[in-house]
Amino acid sequence: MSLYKIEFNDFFTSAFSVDCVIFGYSEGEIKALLIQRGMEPFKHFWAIPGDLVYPNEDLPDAASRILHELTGLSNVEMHQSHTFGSPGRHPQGRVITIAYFALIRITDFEIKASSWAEKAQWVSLNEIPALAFDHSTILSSTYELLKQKLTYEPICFELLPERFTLNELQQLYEYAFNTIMDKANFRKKIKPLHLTPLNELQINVKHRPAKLFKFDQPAYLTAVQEDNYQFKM
Amino acid sequence: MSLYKIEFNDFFTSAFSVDCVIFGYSEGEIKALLIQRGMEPFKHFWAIPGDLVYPNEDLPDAASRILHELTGLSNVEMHQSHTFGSPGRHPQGRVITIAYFALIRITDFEIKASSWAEKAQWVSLNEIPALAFDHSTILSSTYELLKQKLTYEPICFELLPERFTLNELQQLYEYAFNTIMDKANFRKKIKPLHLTPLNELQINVKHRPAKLFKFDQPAYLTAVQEDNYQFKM
DNA sequence: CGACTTATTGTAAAAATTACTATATTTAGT
DNA sequence: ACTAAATATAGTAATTTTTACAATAAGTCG
Repeated sequence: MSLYKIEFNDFFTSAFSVDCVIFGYSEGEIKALLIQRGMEPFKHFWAIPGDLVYPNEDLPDAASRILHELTGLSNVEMHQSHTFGSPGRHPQGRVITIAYFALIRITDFEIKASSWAEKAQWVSLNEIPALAFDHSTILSSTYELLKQKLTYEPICFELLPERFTLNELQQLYEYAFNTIMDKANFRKKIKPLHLTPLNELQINVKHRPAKLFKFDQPAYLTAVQEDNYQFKM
Repeated sequence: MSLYKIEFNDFFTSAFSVDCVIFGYSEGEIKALLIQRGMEPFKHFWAIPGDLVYPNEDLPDAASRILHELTGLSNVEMHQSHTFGSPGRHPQGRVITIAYFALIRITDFEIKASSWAEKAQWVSLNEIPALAFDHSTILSSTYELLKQKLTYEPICFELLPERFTLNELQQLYEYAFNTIMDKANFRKKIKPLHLTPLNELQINVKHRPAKLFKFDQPAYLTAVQEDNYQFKM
């Protein structure tokens, strides 16, 4: 601290931003939506989409606005992750950032870089380059949170296509937890999710096609209430 | 937003604070450490100990400093909870607050109000009065987080005295989850925690005294590693 | 058609959970 | 010192869940 007494107004010299960690899943891998910065600092670096929050703007509103401005995405429901506030994390001043995260179906949305984002694209978690600011830390700690949530909330369906095979579901878990699971036992474990079987089969596979299922969230939620059931993978 | 284009420096007009939600346990109840404010705004209101963060101060440092200034507590390891940032939450400007929380053994610390705190005292969660700012929301959402953590992390021992009976442990869970549990089965459930039995008994009870136990965290951690065990209450 | 591949179902052993029961140990009162 | 009351602690058997593995069904491809 300075040697002089700090006045009340001296505190009002900081800014804050939101960073939107958007996860998707395709080709058997979890991916994050990144942008390439077209602006200093860290110009041309890849980064998590994020920006400064207006002084009179609420945080969830800011997250939606900024995600839309940079990537074209809208109607994405985000949840708060963690807040990062090291004094040195932003080279141009004291900027605290609140990380938000969301899971979306990659194919349901069209990504379009705009505003000061030069590019916007999905990057596999195995291929993340060096990121701007402390975004590597933000991304990895938010991914840990995602994995935690996968164990006790049925949020995997936000990543999978609306209609999926049981094997696809299993592969998502195997990827996230880095394990292999027994097919038959996996199916018993997800019984309480009441997945609805459809009268449709996989196509374009060169073996017996699997049946497609969907997740009926409303039915699941009422079942949870009645049976006092707690999902646990 | 304003009709005029906002300049970069216009963003640097906000402040942020930390609020320290400290939980303790005594007389069979979980309690929170609150202060009475001796300063406007919300003068004389009860509040979670918290204050503005210096413009060049790291968040965990600020949390420790502020907790110490207001309540006399030091060496309390805090973890981040949630961030609250509605534009109207502070009457004197835009102030984002990052909530931190910790569990401590009430009897291990001496509470002493100082700085602008008129009083500092433990308040049972059943008897929380109206709080300053949005502190009621902060407290209840952080208590939810605590309950969540109690189910999958052995943090109950941070609340109990170092030496405790198995019944005391069970009563803490029964309080938090608002259930009653079977004594014999509870003991089986906590077997993997490897609680160390001591050669000491309860005193001043008017019935057969129970044996005292302690939690050997280092031994637990290595056992977790070796057995790949995941605690789950 | 027949070999091959994968989906799906089934089964039995093992482990964990649950609901009780039984026994032991101490305090307090007579 | 004995007894009743209260609580601690340990045990047991039925039930449920998990696990490992086997068997069958249903498509594709040549």
